[in-house]
Amino acid sequence: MPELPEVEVVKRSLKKKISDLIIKKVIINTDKLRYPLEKKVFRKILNKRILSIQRRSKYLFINLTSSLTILVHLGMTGKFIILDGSKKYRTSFYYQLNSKDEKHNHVCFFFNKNIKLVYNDVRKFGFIKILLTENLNINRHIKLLGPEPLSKKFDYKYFKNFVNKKNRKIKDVLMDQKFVSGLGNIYVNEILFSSKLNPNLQVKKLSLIKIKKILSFTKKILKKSIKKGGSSIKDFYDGDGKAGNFQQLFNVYGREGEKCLSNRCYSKITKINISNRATFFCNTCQK
DNA sequence: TTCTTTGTTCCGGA
DNA sequence: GTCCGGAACAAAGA
Repeated sequence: MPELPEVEVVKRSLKKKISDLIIKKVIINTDKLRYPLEKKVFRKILNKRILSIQRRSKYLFINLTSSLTILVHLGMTGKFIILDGSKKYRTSFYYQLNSKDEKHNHVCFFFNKNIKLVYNDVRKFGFIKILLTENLNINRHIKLLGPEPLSKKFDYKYFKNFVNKKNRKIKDVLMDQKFVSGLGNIYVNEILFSSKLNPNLQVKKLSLIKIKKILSFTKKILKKSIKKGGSSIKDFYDGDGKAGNFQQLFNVYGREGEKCLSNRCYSKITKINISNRATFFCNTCQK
């Protein structure tokens, strides 16, 4: 699932491949993703040039001339495929790609220089909206987002102040986009494992040391993941679907019943539900 | 047919 | 009014 690091990797590869291009044609193959796709609205972006591409949380902003922005959220399974002449690029390491997936190609942007950008999304939980750039910060998806986890704003003082007196579990709070934006279920599970903290811990009881651990592992894990995504992206050309040997290395996510990967720990990973999300942790290491 | 997946939103009880 | 937990919702594959 695309969380902050995956979206950052997608942003970087879009930046590299479609900056400065002009949108010449858009083909829409479905009525709606998460929200309706109106052909009338997409006509507004024709002949506009791509000025810049930004990421905020798990959202992408593709900023165009005439003060327009394409706002994209990849949902669970959204991905971009770039076709540059006969070459085909995926924008992230995260996905397998083969020919039967073509039925999920929902939107295709045609640029000058014979370059195409395809939005593919099996579950259709992602969305694409066309907005006025000046309205981005009042958009309902964007305006309530908490600080970026990699920013200086996400520090001890901010953390302590937010969790003060709250009766919530640490797992729930880290998933809360109003508290910190961009973390999803997978990374929160991994951050708590590295911090050796039980996902059920009440936030108001967290000591200074524990909060500092969470902060530092959050930043460390996100950075490492962005780096890995970025470094594996060069393997993805060629359209036969065999590209990408990247192995995901999760310590706990999806490993229920398997051995804990900590040194000399022989416990098995437990799966429980917190805030209606699958939660994986080691009962022995995470206290 | 039912269950699973996720981020977001909404609702009800305290 | 606020806080918090639980559930609904979207689509499709197993």
